[in-house]
Amino acid sequence: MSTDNALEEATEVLQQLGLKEYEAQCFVGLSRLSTGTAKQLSEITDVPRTRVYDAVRVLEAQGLVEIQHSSPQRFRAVPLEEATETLRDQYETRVDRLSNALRAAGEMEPKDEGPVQEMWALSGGEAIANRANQLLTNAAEEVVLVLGDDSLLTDELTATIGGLDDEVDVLVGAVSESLEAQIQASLPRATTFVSGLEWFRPQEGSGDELSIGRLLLVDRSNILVSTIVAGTLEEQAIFGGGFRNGLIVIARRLLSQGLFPGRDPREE
Amino acid sequence: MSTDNALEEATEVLQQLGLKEYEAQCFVGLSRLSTGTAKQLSEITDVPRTRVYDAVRVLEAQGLVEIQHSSPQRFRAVPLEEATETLRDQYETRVDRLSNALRAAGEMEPKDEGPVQEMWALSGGEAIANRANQLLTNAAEEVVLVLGDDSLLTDELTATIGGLDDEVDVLVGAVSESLEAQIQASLPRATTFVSGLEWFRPQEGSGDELSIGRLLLVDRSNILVSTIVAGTLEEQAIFGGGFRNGLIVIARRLLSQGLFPGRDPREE
DNA sequence: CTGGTGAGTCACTCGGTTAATCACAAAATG
DNA sequence: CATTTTGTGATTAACCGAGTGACTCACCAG
Repeated sequence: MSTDNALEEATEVLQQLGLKEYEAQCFVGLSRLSTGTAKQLSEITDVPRTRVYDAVRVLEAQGLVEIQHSSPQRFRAVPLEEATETLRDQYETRVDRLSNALRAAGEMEPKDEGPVQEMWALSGGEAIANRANQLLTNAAEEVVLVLGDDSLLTDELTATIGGLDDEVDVLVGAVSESLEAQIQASLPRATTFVSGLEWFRPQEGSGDELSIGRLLLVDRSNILVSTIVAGTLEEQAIFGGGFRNGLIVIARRLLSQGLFPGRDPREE
Repeated sequence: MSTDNALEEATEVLQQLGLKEYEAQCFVGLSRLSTGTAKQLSEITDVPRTRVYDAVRVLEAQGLVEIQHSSPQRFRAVPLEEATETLRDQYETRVDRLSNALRAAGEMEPKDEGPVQEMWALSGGEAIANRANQLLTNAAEEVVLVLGDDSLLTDELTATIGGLDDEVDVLVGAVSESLEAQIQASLPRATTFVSGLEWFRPQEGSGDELSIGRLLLVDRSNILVSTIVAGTLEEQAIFGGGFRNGLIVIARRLLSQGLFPGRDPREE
């Protein structure tokens, strides 16, 4: 990565972490300057000199920058580890406050649902991983998991599966033999196989190139399927529960026919 | 705390975590609703019904909300633990990216300073605690620390001091005897005392009521002093190094005269 | 077939915030 | 003392989010 790109990325990330553009640029500038004046900063960052002062003041108030009150003023960025630690503390504080506030708010009338079949959508790799994880921990009898990509075999995943009750059957499939080998190595308790199904590969011709990320079936009643668009890391998932859910029925059929003929799912 | 206040706080914190007002309100609303439609949401949150859709879509993209594509659409908030976990992952990812980008950017010419005496300013409890911590870990001979408030005696602080080399003399003072007792209990290696100095107490008459938070002197060459404004938790600190620094000279005099007459700092 | 209702999308206005520039006073420099 | 540098404040322009209303579509009742 070129230095320029690195600088851009740094300011961008800082903005995502809550800083304004000027503030982000000033922090990045100071991070590579050890110490600097408003003038120097405005030269290496395209922040107008007269605006440096405000930006730095805000940064100081957040504990990210130190100010030497001399003339001219000199500024210095807090060391990176200290800065990230400070930001982390901030995050933890906020999440705590959020938890407490939401707990204090309490629920409203559940407005209970009929036991209809429900399907839900969810986006983002981390969120999907978390959800998959949670479904796994609730497994009581059987887990069927098919992974479409090496990167989805995370430590967290193996830990969760490894920690399941011995009663639970674990079947893990992969799209390639190399991936199957990896899985076998990190999950000795699991029965592994190579998926014979074709639709884990990107569909030909169909405009956007989608491939299956994960397919998870827990206790034959909860399912999660995620897709990944070809180039990016964007992951989208749908999931749902209930025996009468159409997708689950389909999934069961697929699994029983295409994957391991010996193991028929219970008939409905 | 009243339910209303809790709701307000929750949306406020969520905004600090990067959500827009509508998004925050929708998430809070969904958190107490188990499941809800756009209409229900707009009734319990004051988000216009027609804007609920956008807000929820954004939330879904961030992995905080699940969408059921039916008619009418139903929304559901991800469980709190999952949500905070997702947010934490997001934070970690960003900090990583930031670290890498800054590392890749590298330093510029150090533009080295003369060995002048420098004083720096820094705000915010966490940032100051981190800085104090870092000063402490660099201690080679002597640490003098005076605490003006119970809340400043954190586990992190005791851990850091506890982990110092045995060579390092540790002297810790407190403004009250009860605090001294606490310190003695958690820091057996330290020599403790009750500060005889008056100015740790808020100054009478002087407009804003300031009190001293911490006073830290490391190896007689680095000093950090923080103040806390009366009611709030706002903490501000100045710190600096160098033997010739005026503040350090004053601090040494104060310490040698007011605190422990037997221990004179080395003459300058 | 028609009028009515609720769901969902889209286009637009208004107001506050932020980026950007300029004018000016205070301080430093030589 | 003259000139540059430093810092503050006011002002303008661009942008984004909050808030509102028009419109389409599907469904339902008459």
